Amino acid sequence: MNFMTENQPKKPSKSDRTRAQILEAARLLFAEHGYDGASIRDVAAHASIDPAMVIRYFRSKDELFARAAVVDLQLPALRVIDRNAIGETLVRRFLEIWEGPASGPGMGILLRSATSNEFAAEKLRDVFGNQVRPVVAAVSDPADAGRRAGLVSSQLLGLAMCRYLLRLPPVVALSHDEIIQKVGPTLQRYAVGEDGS
Amino acid sequence: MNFMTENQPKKPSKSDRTRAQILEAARLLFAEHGYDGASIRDVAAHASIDPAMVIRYFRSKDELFARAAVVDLQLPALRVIDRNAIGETLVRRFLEIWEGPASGPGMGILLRSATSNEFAAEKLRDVFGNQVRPVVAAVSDPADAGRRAGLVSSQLLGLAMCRYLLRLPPVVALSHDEIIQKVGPTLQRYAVGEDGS
DNA sequence: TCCATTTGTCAACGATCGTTGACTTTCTAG
DNA sequence: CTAGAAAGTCAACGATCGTTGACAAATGGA
Repeated sequence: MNFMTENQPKKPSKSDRTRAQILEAARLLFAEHGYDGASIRDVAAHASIDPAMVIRYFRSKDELFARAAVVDLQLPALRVIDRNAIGETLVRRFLEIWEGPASGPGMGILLRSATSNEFAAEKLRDVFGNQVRPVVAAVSDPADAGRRAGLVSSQLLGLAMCRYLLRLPPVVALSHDEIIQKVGPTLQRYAVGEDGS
Repeated sequence: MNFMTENQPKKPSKSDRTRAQILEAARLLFAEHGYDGASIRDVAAHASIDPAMVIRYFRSKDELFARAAVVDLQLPALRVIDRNAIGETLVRRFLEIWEGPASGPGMGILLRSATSNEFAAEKLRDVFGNQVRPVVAAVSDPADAGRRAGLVSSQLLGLAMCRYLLRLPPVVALSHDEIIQKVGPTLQRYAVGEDGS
């Protein structure tokens, strides 16, 4: 066993690039065609290598998917935000995540497969519980942060579905400003709106 | 060829029941596991029948899915509704469709497979264009009915995803009253709210 | 240079899938 | 009652899939 290959910054060894190529191809194809729709052979072809290598580097398709479906929304930065602008802030971050220059297919991977793959569904619920919920809890009564975060997620997830996966024409056509202007207030009300109405 | 087997009310012939059993099993399994996840053999087993019969009655899996994925939201009845209550009315109808006593798995079938099956996606876009959009167009300026209906769909579709497919605990826990109270105003604003804000 | 580890290639396995065709059983009209 | 159509059974096909193991090439330290 090699005790030094893990997390050690001094190994840009030959194989690491292949490994990265596989993972990149996997993320792309999983995001585009879902878990079932993207075969290991497809991933291998996209990475210009042999299918057997995919299994060699990642032990199985499940494990490859687990490695590919890592999502970091980078939401903690929003904790210090004005609670009066939390709605707009969330939509802007949403657009950044899905369309920003540094955006990966991370969320697409999960959302594309979550409807028919229990692992992806569980992972998506994790993202909700560990990343979205805390942000909402920080700007409202933590007691019903779950309910509020759930409503926020329903709107954002639905928007992502319609715009990026289902590609509903009128939703695709919406400009960033329109989305911020229309959806922002909704999230604002869900996140910090009065309880009684 | 038999010219009288179509739409003629006088034929509860032996085979029609089997046909119905197959289709019922198919609707159930497609709704639960998606297009890829539900095999013809599964459907046959659920209908206590031979897999070959499924192909005999419906010509292929695609055709079976097409027959199973028929959705009628029965929304035209809402056309005469008060535009001040369109939001609440839509949420109530939404809950009726998904949880009502006479609710079938229709929408679940489409939504479950729409992320990784282009036919299901197209069918879902059809439901939007031919069933949701006209209702919104009837209560607002038809010129931007598409945009408004798109926003309405994003919220309702996201709610369905979180509550029925992803089963996000806090969203599952929401009572009907809470949903009506929280989501109703959102739809109201999307459907007939002022343009400028 | 030589050898051991790494990296890549190739063919095949067992399983599952949608689909087909030949066959037998059941039902029904004349 | 009997012939023919309808309904159902059975085994197999070709294709695709995830996965494996045996083998060849490349690499890098001694």
